[in-house]
Amino acid sequence: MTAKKQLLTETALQLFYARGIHAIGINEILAQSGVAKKTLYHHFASKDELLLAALQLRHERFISWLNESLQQATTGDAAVEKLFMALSSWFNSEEEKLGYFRGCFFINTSAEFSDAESAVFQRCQLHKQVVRETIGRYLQCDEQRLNKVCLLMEGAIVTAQVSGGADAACALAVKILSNDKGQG
Amino acid sequence: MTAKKQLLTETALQLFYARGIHAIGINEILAQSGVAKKTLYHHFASKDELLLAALQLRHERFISWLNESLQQATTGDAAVEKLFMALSSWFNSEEEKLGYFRGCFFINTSAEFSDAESAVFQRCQLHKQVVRETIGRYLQCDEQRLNKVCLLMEGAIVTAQVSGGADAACALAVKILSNDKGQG
DNA sequence: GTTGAGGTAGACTGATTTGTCTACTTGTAA
DNA sequence: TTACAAGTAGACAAATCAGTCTACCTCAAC
Repeated sequence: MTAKKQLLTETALQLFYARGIHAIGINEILAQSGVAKKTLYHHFASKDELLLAALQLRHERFISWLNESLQQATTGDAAVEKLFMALSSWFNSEEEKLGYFRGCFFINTSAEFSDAESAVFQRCQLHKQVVRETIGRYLQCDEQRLNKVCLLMEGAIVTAQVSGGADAACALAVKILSNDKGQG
Repeated sequence: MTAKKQLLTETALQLFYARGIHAIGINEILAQSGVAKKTLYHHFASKDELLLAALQLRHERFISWLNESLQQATTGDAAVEKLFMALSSWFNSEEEKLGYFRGCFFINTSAEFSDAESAVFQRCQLHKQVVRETIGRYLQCDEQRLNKVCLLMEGAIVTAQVSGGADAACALAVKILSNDKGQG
């Protein structure tokens, strides 16, 4: 991975996440990164390939951030607490690793690539699956409890993005999970 | 509202919802509807204005569908049950009024119009607010309970769109709300 | 120094983008 | 019949889209 390729991927991620995929042209990515067009097409076969690289970069960063946020939790309950504290911080754009909050990059991208057969959509699906597995490693609970946590997490992300009220949404999710604890 | 204007709005909604805003060009809407370009710009000042009309049409249909789905519920609990039954049916594309399920049109559109100042984004915000108020009218509960229901609804919509498992997500949401009932 | 490969620059192509223009048709009212 | 306005048609324009092309540069191996 050359420096230019990294720079292109980084710039693409920043612009795609900030303003969407179809709204960003190749030329804008090139102008901002200062790389030539031929160089981009030397490293990537198409805009979609560049997008896949950007998704991969974001995915690695997000999973890394998630692990860091949860790793000190010793009990499942503490992990839930830490998870939604971290999410709340992300929603308020206070997590340096994740940048300015603009919703979940993978949900946003799914909205633009609806075709379930497309590699881009499938990459978004895979991200959610790995996020679920990562959280599951810290929660030490059954599948149903894990599904509940993930359902509330997605709800919190979308609510924070569209309606605002990030802190309240996270606090509410924690409260729901607390009340639900030990239930069937 | 002339017939052509209605046809344009209808066609725009169909294409925008199916494939996203920036992925659909004006020309495709014109080709599919059989209307001339000048006619479009006679009725709408810009593509954004057409989009706003499409959002309005979808909003009216969605709220109407929501009222129909909930109107026979006599208790708050029954309303919750009915709500998630209806959502499940929507996710499975079995609600004729809402068409083939491709997530929430307003969440999807928000993903493409991040600028909080834009009229489009604000229209999406307003939709979520009215949906919340509409549900609140049937639930007869405090604000916190209503927020919980909405949080889980958003989670279910996104989960159904990206990860699949629509029925399970709705069933889980109902179960959570049942366990949570009467809690602080 | 020579050679060869990997990487880079930016003009160029053809398709497509949103939006404008002039000319035409249609319906209504005097 | 005449006059006028509302609505319509589709060619056209300027900008931008993704992607290609030739020419050049850099640097390591020998």
